Amino acid sequence: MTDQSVSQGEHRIGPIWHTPPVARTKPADERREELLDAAEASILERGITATTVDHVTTGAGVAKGTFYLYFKTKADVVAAVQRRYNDRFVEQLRRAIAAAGDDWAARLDACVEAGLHDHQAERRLHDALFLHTRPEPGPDLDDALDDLVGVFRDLLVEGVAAGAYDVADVDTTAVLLFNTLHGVYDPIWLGARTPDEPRLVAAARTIYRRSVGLPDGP
Amino acid sequence: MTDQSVSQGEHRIGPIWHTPPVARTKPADERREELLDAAEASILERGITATTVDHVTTGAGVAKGTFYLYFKTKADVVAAVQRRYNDRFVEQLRRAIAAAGDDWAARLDACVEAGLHDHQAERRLHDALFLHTRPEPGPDLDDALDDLVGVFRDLLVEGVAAGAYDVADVDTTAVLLFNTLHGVYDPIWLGARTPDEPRLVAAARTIYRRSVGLPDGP
Amino acid sequence: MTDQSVSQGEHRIGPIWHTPPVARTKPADERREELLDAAEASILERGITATTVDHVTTGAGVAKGTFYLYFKTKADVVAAVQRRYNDRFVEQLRRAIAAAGDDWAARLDACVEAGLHDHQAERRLHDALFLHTRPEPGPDLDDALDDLVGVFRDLLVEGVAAGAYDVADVDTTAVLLFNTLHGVYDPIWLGARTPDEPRLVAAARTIYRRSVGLPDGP
Amino acid sequence: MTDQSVSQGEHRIGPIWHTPPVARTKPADERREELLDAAEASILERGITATTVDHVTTGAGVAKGTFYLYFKTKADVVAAVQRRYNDRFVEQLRRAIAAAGDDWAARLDACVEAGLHDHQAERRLHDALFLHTRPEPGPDLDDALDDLVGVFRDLLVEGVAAGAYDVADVDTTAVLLFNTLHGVYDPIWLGARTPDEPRLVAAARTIYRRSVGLPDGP
DNA sequence: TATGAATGAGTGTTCATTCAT
DNA sequence: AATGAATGAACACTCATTCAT
Repeated sequence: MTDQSVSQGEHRIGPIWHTPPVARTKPADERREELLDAAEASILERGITATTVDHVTTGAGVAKGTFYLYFKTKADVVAAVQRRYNDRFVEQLRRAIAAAGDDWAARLDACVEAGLHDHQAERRLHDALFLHTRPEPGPDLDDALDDLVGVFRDLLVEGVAAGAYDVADVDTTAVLLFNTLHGVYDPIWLGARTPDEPRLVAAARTIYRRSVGLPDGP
Repeated sequence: MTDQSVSQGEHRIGPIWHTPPVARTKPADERREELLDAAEASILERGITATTVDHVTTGAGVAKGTFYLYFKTKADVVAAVQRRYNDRFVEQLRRAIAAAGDDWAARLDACVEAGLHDHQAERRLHDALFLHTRPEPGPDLDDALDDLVGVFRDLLVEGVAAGAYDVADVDTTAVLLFNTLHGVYDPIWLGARTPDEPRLVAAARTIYRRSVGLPDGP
Repeated sequence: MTDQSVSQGEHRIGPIWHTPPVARTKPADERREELLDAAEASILERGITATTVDHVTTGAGVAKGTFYLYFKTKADVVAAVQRRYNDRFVEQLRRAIAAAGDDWAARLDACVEAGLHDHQAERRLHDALFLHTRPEPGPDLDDALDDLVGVFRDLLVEGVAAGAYDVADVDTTAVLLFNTLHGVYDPIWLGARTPDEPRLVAAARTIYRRSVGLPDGP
Repeated sequence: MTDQSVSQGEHRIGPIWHTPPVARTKPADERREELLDAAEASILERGITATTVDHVTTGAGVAKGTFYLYFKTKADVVAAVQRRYNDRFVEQLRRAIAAAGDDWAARLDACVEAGLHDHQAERRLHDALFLHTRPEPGPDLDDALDDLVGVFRDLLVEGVAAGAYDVADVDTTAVLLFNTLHGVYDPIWLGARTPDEPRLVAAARTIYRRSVGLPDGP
């Protein structure tokens, strides 16, 4: 920050840059996104509680006050980061299901894989965001996050309607099966012994398939 | 407050009380337990982050400094409360399984019921402890909490050995199925639409049974 | 907001409006007055300290930067508002005295009434301006405000010259009697027990009359 | 605070004081009073708004946190300082009246003198406290300050009862005459031309005496 | 003339932890 | 063992002011 430590002894008058000190103003969307990125990076690095507004602004290369031009409070950015993560994930899940074609077993498998096959960074972000030092959930967040379960519920509803799945209580089962994957990497439960991804995928696939009345099959 | 104004003028030698001035000192275990209780109550009421050492000592009726005679840091008590909760839960789970007798389906059901049928207060404590504003997990905590999954893993191992369950990867499945229940009440995912307990139990029972290759039926 | 997205592809040269794009610029006096009005309104509503430059510019419907085209600092507007209030009051006092005709007792009474019979809003503004959270007075302000006492001093001087009033030290008495009325509504001194106006007028009239050697009588 | 600038070059290990670093704990009353003194001094020097909690604690030679052991907020100390000032003043006024004996004219004069004859510092404190940047009055403050007018009202009531004073509306007159003195030194009204004390006393005495129907005379 | 994004110093308040008694 | 006064680093948020456009 104060690393511009001008090497003493150099005789100078006036400003040191010959290039202008950077464009002062940016499209609002871009600025907001940069702040969001910085917040996400900091949360990933230190967790929500340990992240300070200063970390965010420094990371985004803006002054402190700028933060409050785009977010009302610290809790506000955190919620925005969560929402953004969630939206990305929902999209990913939707795409995975669509890519699986018409095979109902394959669609189910796709959910499992999409749920477990996160990049390392994504997964750590997920944990930081939803497992560690999480702020009280607000109504705003609730709606956004419900989508996630909703995607899975929709799949079950369609599968049942198509006669492919055998599920009595779709709503509740969706919640439970979603839960099976969510937080599975949470270090608090697994310590150092996190099962590796292939095993997790295999075991989860079995649970999912059997739970909707499909055979384990290939 | 500082009214120790001893009535002046009265001539006296030696202490004035014939009964000891109250047992200022208590068995260490008792004190520790009281602090733990106070911490638990406060966490239940306001969550981990919002709980201060002051809340704990006030709740336990001791001076602030006393806290540090029994715990090294705030994080230390929190971990202790978590451990205590976990131990209670493990015990409860073990008892439920034992009470189910030799019926492997009943044993599985017992796990589901024990996992979901918490008292309201217990459940809120669970959420406060493990879902909201949770501190970074330490190695110490890991071991303790692993027990919980361990109980379930043991059941699967035995069931498989007895030829009653059909599970390929016991370790991983234990983690996943445990996960299915844990956090299912988490308001962040469900908002106001938490399914009621009977439906949860029914749906979870189906998932559990099917996942180990048992039929739904009672 | 940043939707100035000019429809691309349309080929055009030169400006598109034939009517000027709204009078962006106003007579300086008008703008200044609008800012002053906005400042006054905000001060009336929240007091000086709580009033921000943002409140003023928003109230005046201009951008923040515009403020600094008309005033050097926040303290500057506040002083201007004070000066404006003062000028209005001086004028009012002068008119009241003039309207009282040649009767020296009536003239004195007129001062009392003018001093106490403010509209509710005016009085609240007065208090906000001169009683609550007032900034340090500057030399600039002093001169302007001195007028107010000056009006009253002039009356005394003339009254004494005419042999109607009996006052030894006119200058000092003017300050004191002015003071008698000023701030009399100040809630800090009166709490909820502010005397009602008729009683205040009656009592103040008596003080004023007796102080210059006139009888109470009408 | 960081004035322990150890003269560099002196070779030393360990602490620098041979006398213990000052008693860490003090009687609560004393500490509170010291904080109050520091707050008063800072208010006197810079005014209420410009006074920071840091100024207060530095002035009292304690850490920032200590402040909040004795006062709930900054507004709280300010109110306490005001109350303390007020109490001192009320006491002073009471004593002055009592010292005047049975002479009703002398008692009135005593009020005038007590009201005007402040030490320079006291007067500046009064202004800082009650004239500049004053916080919103609370019910707590109201009561305390009402005492001041109350003292004067009591005098009028007794004087009227004794047949010495001729005042129709005692309550209102008390407020007005109190007001005549309060704030008379306010620089906002007088600029550099503050009348000197002897003249103020003389003129005010005349106003007071005449207002209660007494002759000017010695 | 007018704009409004950007700045960054400033401040009240909290709270885990220490330590002299 | 027990106390509780004292500490001080940390942090979210505000707002007057600037300046490139």
